[in-house]
Amino acid sequence: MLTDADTAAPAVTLELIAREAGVSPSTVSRILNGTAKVSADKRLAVEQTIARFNFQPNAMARSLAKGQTYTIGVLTQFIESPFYGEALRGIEDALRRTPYSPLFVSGHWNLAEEEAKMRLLQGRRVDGVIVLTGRLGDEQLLDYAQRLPIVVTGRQLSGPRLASVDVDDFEGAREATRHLIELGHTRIAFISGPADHPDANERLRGYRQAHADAGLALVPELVVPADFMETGGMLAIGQLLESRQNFTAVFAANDQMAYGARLALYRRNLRVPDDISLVGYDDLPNSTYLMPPLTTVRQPVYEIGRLAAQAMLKLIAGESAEIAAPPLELVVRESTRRVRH
Amino acid sequence: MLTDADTAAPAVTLELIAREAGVSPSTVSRILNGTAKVSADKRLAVEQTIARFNFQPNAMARSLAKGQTYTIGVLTQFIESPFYGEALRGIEDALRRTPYSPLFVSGHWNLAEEEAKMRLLQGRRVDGVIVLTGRLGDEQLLDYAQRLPIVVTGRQLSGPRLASVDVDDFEGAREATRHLIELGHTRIAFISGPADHPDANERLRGYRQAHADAGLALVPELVVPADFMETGGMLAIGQLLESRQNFTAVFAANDQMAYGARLALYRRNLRVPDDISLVGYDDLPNSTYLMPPLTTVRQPVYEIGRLAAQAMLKLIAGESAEIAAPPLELVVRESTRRVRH
DNA sequence: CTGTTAGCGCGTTCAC
DNA sequence: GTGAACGCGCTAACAG
Repeated sequence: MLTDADTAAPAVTLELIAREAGVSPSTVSRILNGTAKVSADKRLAVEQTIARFNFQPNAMARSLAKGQTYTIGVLTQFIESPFYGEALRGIEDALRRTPYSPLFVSGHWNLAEEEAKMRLLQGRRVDGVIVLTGRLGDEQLLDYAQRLPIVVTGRQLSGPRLASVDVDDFEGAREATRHLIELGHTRIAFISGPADHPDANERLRGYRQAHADAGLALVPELVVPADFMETGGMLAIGQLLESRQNFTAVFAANDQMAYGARLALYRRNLRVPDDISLVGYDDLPNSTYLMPPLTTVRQPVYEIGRLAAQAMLKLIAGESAEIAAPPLELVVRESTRRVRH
Repeated sequence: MLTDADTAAPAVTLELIAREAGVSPSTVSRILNGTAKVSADKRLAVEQTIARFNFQPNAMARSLAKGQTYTIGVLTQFIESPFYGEALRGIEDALRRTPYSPLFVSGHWNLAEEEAKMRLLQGRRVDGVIVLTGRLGDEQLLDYAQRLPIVVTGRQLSGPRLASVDVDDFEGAREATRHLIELGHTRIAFISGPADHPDANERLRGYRQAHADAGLALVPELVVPADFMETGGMLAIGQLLESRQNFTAVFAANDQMAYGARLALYRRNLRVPDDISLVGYDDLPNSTYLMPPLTTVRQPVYEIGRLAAQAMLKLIAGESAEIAAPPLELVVRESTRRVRH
């Protein structure tokens, strides 16, 4: 049986460093944390042996002792999501040059899984958690906030140790629809998101409101439900066409569905924007490169991530935090044009 | 002096649970870990009070005591990357239902930053780290592997506590180029990646080899360097057109550049595939929805992530691990066609 | 300025 | 089966 004796790497610890440098552990700790003044010579000796052993303090032990982990949990929905990915980047950027680092976990739009992940984060004693939308209830969030700072996106909620950022999807969808109406479109199809998704409903409301604003009648058959995915967008176009309702424009409740719709239209030999104008929602990085470049509503996701992280830092510091909702913006590119008569 | 008495949330710990349940801390621990048999009644009492207090053991303390953190560091390049995102998903999936969870950090293709992140992971005492390509040197990796298990992608390397997965980019690029040649193309432009990127060079080699295989002359002006980004692809098309060299096909060293190239071609009124055939590399999720759907070389990134995580689990268990490179696959869609005479 | 002492919340011997 | 005692590596409070 092989023993560890051969490779006997005697776990380089703070105590080892102290011994080697001829000082006490406290002194090493003080140097590491800048907690107190230390004479130049001892500091030098310590720093040298730290370098010599390539010592890196054990974050677990430090956390245990300090009651703080310097990690911020981030509950996203899909780690590979092009949409939330931008928010993660914003969070990373905001945390750079702070002692905190993010711990990303995915909830997959599944309540049970989100709860499990919150439990995991709780076990890891994160100093706070940023919840990127998802299905956790308001009361649950309020409850979590009793024990640690929470920042949540995609809804409005506030309280002690709780901040939120939300964008006005109703207004965004209304503006996108208005854009189409101003171009002369009167029969505008809407590809909707899942009915149990909060954002989806707000966008549908905006679509309807824009019609009301313009005194335009709503055609129920022109509103088709889908799932926020590309394939859903494809299917929706098929359904729309089969309904034999005329329409000159399509507003998809998110860009991914717009991508699918775009392809389905192409398959039916319908040109965009010559035959059909197409509008998306989100402005994913790829939308600039769609053919033609997609007109869409830009969600400032990166900015939201950044603001959420900054707010979290304030909450952790014991301050209160309000986050001003960054504005949505209609980005008019080339997938929309004036309706042909 | 004011005490915490008012808000006195007396930190629910294992000891608290033990006291409330009328047993010793050891017993609670045993139940938590299934370390030993415990009488049914005590077990019940403990489980109830755990539920009552919603107790979640402190992972830091546990790690300290056990010398294991049950977390696997994952060094990716950009957390928001659509390419590596698939690998992250594969890792998540492979780790589900194991006691391990991933800790994602980004290196941004920057050696210094990757080193800093490795240091961070070391401080967090992760049980192993999966390195998704990046710029760390082979010797560095071998060195890290002296202290903890390492799995690295994008290169071939092995040793104790070290495993790697790599795909054969040379072969992939060769096959893609051959596909074009078989369609009758003889003047094929190549949009290359950064010269200091290992994958980029392999793909260039494959492009060249395919020409040699077919006895086709290489036209130096037809190879233009870019940066693996969409804008690089756009710029490259501009440069190609200005060179006044004829070409009937474009092979972009990755899909992102193919997207940019697609748009640039559209701007110049060049049709794909009627005027120009276009091939990418990677098969990003979006490539199915490009107009027209992009012919590309599918990289099994999700699978790579999964295999990497599984290998890591074996390494942690003290076993050795070999990872069979999953095969690349040319996905022929609609952006390529037989050359017109 | 610096060393000593006492935990932080767990897992783990070792006795009972 | 079960409890008491010790230690994981570090920070903090207390003396000097």
